[in-house]
Amino acid sequence: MARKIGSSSEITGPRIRDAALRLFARHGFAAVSMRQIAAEVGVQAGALYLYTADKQALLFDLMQDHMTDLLCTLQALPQCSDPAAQLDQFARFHIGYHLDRPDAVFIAYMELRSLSPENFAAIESLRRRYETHLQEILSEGAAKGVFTLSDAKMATLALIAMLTGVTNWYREGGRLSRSDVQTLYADMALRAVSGPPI
Amino acid sequence: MARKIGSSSEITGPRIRDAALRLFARHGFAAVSMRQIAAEVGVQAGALYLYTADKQALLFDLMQDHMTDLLCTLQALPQCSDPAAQLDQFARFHIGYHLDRPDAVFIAYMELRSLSPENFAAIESLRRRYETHLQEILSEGAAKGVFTLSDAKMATLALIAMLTGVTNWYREGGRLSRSDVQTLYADMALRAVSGPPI
DNA sequence: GTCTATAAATGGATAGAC
DNA sequence: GTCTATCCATTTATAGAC
Repeated sequence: MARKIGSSSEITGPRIRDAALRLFARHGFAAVSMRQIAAEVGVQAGALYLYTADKQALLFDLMQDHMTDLLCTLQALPQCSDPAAQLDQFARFHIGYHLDRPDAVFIAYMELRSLSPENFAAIESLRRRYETHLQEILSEGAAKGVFTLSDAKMATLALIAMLTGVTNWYREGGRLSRSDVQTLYADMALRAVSGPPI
Repeated sequence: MARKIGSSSEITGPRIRDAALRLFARHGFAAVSMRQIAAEVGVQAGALYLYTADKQALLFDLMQDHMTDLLCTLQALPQCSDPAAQLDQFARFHIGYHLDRPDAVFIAYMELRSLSPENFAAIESLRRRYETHLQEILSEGAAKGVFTLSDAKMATLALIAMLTGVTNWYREGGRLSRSDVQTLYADMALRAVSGPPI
């Protein structure tokens, strides 16, 4: 591949995405201007349009890449057959992954309403695939008598909301280590779907 | 009180707040213009400034009134001494209250970042008082040996995140009744903090 | 109390020089 | 590939007529 003298195009693209991710997470998509993103990268606003069709495409690409990576990473986890171990693994994975990417996660949950209808449908589809993964763990566990569920779909959404909530308060270097938090949340999740029937 | 002929000022104020609440919840604070709010009410943009100092004050008032009402309603609940019954009551209250006011709740959680620093501090203070209420239920229950907690603060935030998550999916007239959902979530919450130590 | 009109600033996006 | 300059639409907020 030919060397491009005096060009930083191979690095400007990612830097734009990084800046947009951080600014969208901090202030919200609608509150961030293209000029702000450009200033953060150190280029002029016009230069952004060499890397993205428009502001909406920039948001969509960030969200789509996040969801795709989330699903790929999830599916690369080692398989196990014990439902309780599967739930424990999922809970630890979900928390670890989310704590590693607070900005991407925040945007994926907060900016769904900023997407165009077509883009929203695409992201929703990916999100549903992720939820289905947990729902299958819960349903299989219930079928085996390991879990106590009245409604697998509802329990899925309740657990994901609980696990995702960790991003609202966890700060590196705080009172609890990441591993502590993973253990405690995984334990609460397991308990929430265990025990005697209602 | 003197009758004001040809005036609808006593109803326009609330209508502005209602419209702002709905629009902010649907599209986000930054994405909604004063003109949109005015159009929804059926007045011109300039007329809004008879009822609010600016857009920021409109958001703050909505959030402050929501949090104040939430706290007042919570504190008006009948007292009981059994920790499990207290947690059950809190869970049912939280879900019922939140399902009754989806827009206000959504804004209170999503638009914290849209507040000025001073306004943010005020709302955060109210939110912390709400969380403390649940935390005290959990701590007292743990002290009495009814609950199993490694960390009361963390369990508080985990449970509130789980309970609040119901607003993301619950729709009136769906498969589950509101009472069903309250029962199932209250049960999951109770289980999550019960059982043998880790 | 509401309107029209407008000020003053900022938004997304594009054109063309370099 | 980036910059400067600019277009055009839209924003918040105010002034003054009615």
